[in-house]
Amino acid sequence: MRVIVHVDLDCFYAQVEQRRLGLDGDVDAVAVQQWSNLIAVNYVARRHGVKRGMPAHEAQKLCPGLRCVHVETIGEGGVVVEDPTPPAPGATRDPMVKASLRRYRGASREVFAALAAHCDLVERASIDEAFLDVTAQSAALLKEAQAAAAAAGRSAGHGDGVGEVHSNDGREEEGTGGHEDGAGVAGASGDAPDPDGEGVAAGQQQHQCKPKDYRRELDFRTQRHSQVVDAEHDATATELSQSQEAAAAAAPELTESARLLLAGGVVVDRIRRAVREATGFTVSAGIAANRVVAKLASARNKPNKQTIVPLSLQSAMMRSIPFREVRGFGGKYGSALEAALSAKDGDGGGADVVTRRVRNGWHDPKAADDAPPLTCGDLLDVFGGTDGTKRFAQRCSIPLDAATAVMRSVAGEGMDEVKPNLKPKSLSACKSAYLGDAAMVRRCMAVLAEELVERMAEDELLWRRRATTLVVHHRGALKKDHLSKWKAGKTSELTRDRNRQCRMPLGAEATVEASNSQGETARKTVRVPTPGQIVETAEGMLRKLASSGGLPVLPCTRIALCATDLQDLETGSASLTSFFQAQPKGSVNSSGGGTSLRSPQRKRPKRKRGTLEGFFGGAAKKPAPTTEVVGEAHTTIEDAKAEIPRAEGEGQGAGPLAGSFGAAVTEEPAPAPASPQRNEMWGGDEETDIRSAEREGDGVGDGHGEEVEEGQGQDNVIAPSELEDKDRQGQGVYVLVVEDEPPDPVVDSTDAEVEPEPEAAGAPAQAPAEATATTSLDGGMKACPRCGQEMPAEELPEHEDWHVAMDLQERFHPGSSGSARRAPGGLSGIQPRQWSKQRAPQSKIQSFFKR
DNA sequence: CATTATGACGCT
DNA sequence: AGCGTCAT
Repeated sequence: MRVIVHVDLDCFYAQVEQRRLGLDGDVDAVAVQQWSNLIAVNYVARRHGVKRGMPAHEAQKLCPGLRCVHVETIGEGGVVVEDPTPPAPGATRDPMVKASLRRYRGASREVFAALAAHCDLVERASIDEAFLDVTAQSAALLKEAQAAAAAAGRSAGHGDGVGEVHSNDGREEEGTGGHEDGAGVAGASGDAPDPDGEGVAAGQQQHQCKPKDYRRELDFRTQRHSQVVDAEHDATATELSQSQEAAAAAAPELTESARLLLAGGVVVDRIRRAVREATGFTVSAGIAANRVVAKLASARNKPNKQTIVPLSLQSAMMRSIPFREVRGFGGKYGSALEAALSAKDGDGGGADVVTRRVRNGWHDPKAADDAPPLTCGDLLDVFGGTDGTKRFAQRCSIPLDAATAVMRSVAGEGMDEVKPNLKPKSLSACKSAYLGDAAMVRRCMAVLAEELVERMAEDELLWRRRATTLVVHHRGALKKDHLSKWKAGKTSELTRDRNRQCRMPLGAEATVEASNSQGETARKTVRVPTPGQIVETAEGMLRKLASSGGLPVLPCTRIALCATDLQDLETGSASLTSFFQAQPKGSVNSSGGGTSLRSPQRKRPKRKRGTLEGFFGGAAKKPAPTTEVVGEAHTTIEDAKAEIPRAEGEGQGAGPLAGSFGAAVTEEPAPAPASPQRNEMWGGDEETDIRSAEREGDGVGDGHGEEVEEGQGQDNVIAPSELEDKDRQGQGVYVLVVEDEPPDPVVDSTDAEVEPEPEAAGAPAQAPAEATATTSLDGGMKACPRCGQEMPAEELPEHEDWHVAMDLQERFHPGSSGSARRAPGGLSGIQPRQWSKQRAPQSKIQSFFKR
């Protein structure tokens, strides 16, 4: 048997805001809002009836003291507002301003770093959920505890109390009332103050606990520790709640699996404390033999509690669970099955289910509201047995294997393993808004693209991988004059979601900065597309959509840009890689810093953000001491533009898009003006739209359209092989710049003579000139700017990687090497200055590309 | 612009 | 490759 844990952060976004704003989650009612609705509600607010999805002003009425915090927003030109004033109720929202969950992603990383530091097998399930497999640790702990108990038994004899822990005292005390479920017990004592540090001590000293103290221990545990779920088994539950080593080891009448799970409870308790200590966030957890049950268990007692489901109670718990609450059945599929089962016609099975439900007080299928829900137990009773699954399949008209899967699910038999993974599998930026013309679409996409690019850079820094596919999602809309129809509930083809994907455009190098708690700063270059390229490419996809779908692209209500197919870069210089990926105990997998790519000290409510602006454009400004991002982006932006292939019927010069983006990025104030023709091209809804234009028009058409896969289009995209190639170059790619130090002096001697590099296309042309020059001066040995150590120049980059790793580790795990307390913030702004070194450009490909 | 923003997956 | 579903 395995010990599987589902970890679930309590009202995560709300906790993040509480921490940031210094609010007390036990006292203050806090909610997080996105536009007019709440997307997270803390438990104080929930007590007042405030719920997720509720309009903020409605919530205010229910809970006058409610503090609603709006999520960050990002607008055109990289304008970030960290604490936006929520829109007035009913106000029209700016279609060029998107909500960003960045802050929570950063906080999430902190949590996962803490989890990973204590468990090898962590699977990210979502921004605030994870599955852990703690079998090994549990077994080890149990063994250890058993040995200790045995030793204690021999020496201390009976006075130890270990033997009494599992006596029946607790059973009698707890078994009386016939609680609804474990949560009831928890609730009863839920008001007890949090036993903090001493609580830990009390818990650890379990073996000293005499029966007298039993209740106190239990109370403590119901507050923070294990609860087992089923009321009928409360007696057992009480025993099991002795989730301490001694109890686990000493309870001879418990099965081995139960002891193992109890030990798992101890492990998880420690992990939860570690998370709390590292991040300040509380988490709830479910501990069981598989993920289905663990998931259900974690939801059972919240917040800040954990729930163990021993095998002996598993089936009882599953039986009591409403079918629709089982993962995967909450949607249409679940209701379809339910409906099929509830219909009285047809043969026996369904009728049996109906009968059962009626017996439970369910009468009218129409008035299903107050009816007791169909439980997993109902299903198991009727279809669980041999041959039952077959009837179930027939009854619901689903394949037998589907029916089998359903039955397994409701029986709580999911045996999927925990697949270790801390990384998200895709990055996306989206915005829902009514976009009536092409200019608006373009501007909106530029905002999305900027965010996406920043996140891609961040992702490469953290995980050393690059997205190779760009997906553009689009949701159509009815024209405004058809609004009434829409309101009338008319569904329309026009509102469908559609997507197109293509290779991710290859970008230019950019420098990402990380600073440690000493205020030292290190930077690394990554290669990401320019926002301009993304927008350009995405527009191509929309055109493809227009020409293939038979539906207009305009107007639309939603655009999403998604970076997928994240390819690992080869492990070139090992140090950073190992820092981020392989984990020595106690170190981190990811950097925390809720602020990821941004400067931590940015507190002002409104300002232009450094990132992309600094990234791609803007004249060199005076860099603020630590983080202010500046740059001579000119070379960069020029190069970036140059990289944009001249496809596109766009006449000469940069197309409207390139122009627009260039403008936004450089000094020009206003985003590009709309392009009227383009507007009509997409209009689609009027007769001749883009489709004809695209097809018949110039053969060139859209460089990113269907043709993108052949011919020159390809030179503009990242190929996995190129990734490896590049990365193998190691030093050539990554450069560390420690702030206040001269530009990285490293020169790769191979640079000049190396084979023509296939991916050279995107490299800025001149920027590195001076840097290279200075560096090339001194030949063989270099001194590390950080520690002064001398070494061959080629080794310096890796050596500095090591420094970065140490900085980051110190930053996020101050205990491990230094002293400072965890510093907020994380990786900060993207720095345009100081291009490390240029790749030797010129390859056949590039020349071909330049044409 | 009517859960919003983000994800993951399974079925073609 | 594109769509639909599910979840939070």
